[in-house]
Amino acid sequence: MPATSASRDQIAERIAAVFIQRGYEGATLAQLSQATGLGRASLYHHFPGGKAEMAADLLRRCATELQHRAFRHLSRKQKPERRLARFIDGFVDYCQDGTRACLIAVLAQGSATEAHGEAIARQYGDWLGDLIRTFEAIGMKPKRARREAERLMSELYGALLMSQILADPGVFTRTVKRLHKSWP
Amino acid sequence: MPATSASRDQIAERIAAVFIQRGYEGATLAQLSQATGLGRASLYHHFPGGKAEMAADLLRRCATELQHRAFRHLSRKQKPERRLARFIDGFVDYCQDGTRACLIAVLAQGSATEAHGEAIARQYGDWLGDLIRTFEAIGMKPKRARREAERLMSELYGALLMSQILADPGVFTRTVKRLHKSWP
DNA sequence: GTCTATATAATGATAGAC
DNA sequence: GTCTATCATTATATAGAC
Repeated sequence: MPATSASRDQIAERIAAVFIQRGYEGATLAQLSQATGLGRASLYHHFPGGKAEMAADLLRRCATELQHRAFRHLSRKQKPERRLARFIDGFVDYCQDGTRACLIAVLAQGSATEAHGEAIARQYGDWLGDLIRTFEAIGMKPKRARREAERLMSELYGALLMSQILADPGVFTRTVKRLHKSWP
Repeated sequence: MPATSASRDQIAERIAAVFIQRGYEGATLAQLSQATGLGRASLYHHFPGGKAEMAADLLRRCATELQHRAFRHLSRKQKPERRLARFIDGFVDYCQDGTRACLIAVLAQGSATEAHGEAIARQYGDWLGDLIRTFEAIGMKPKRARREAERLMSELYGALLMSQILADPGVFTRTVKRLHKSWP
């Protein structure tokens, strides 16, 4: 049933947009209803567990998307420099050139942390490990590779945050441009 | 009346802790009441405008604190490298070695953005300007100085976020250590 | 699968005693 | 300045018709 599936994806996407903009508790069912075009009761048909289930489902989708768009490229059999470039470009796609915050990072703050904080921490720990291995493949020693991996993640997420705060995507795009030149 | 003033600061501090942990809408009056030890009605004595006034007041306090602890040092008549070092150390104090998120950044996301987003953007624009001027004082051209300033802010806030997500302050402390070596 | 109507609980906020 | 009691509103969630 392709129509139903597509619709389901659209629903998830619109719900995600509200969660990103308003946060977990800031997102009310009334707003989610309006954003999706579905009545409140209909939302409970798709997500019997209510907001909690929406968040859990969206987190899974988001992690899958980020893995597929960005981190997946780190495990390819290519030159590590090329893997990093592809990873960065994938991340740029994921956050739409710095105009869209990362839902996982949003839900990692606030009270959703109690329910999903540990899983999110584990996920990012794994992803950081992928980056570290890539930097080691370039020839860096473990310590240096860890620092570089942490720096890359911090810069991407920091620039994303600064762009949002300053309401200026330029910070993010300039950061990406610079990061691309880091390993020539 | 020093006792009253001190108490007011304590109240603000405890309220801030709840806002930082739960976000603006995630922080309920019941939680704020428990955290401060005051009844809900008493909170309205101190903040007649309710949560909205709390947020506005806390944002002012927080901006003042960050200015005083960190950004103030950029305007001193010292070697720019030394100014930057003092700024970084001040920021480390401000976020308690990476264990405490920045309330301004927290409130810059979520629905508090509508009320304070513009003011926050202006404030960070000014602060970024302070950093840019400092880098120019080192001898960098405007473009380069801007990139370095953006990088510094992104790394600090990004590392703070990553530390929070990973529940590991080490990311932040290592980032700070590295940043200190950036302008020898 | 979507809707209307409704139940139930929690929220922000106020009045007024002390 | 703090409290108890209360209000009005809004929130999440459910029942049941279509």
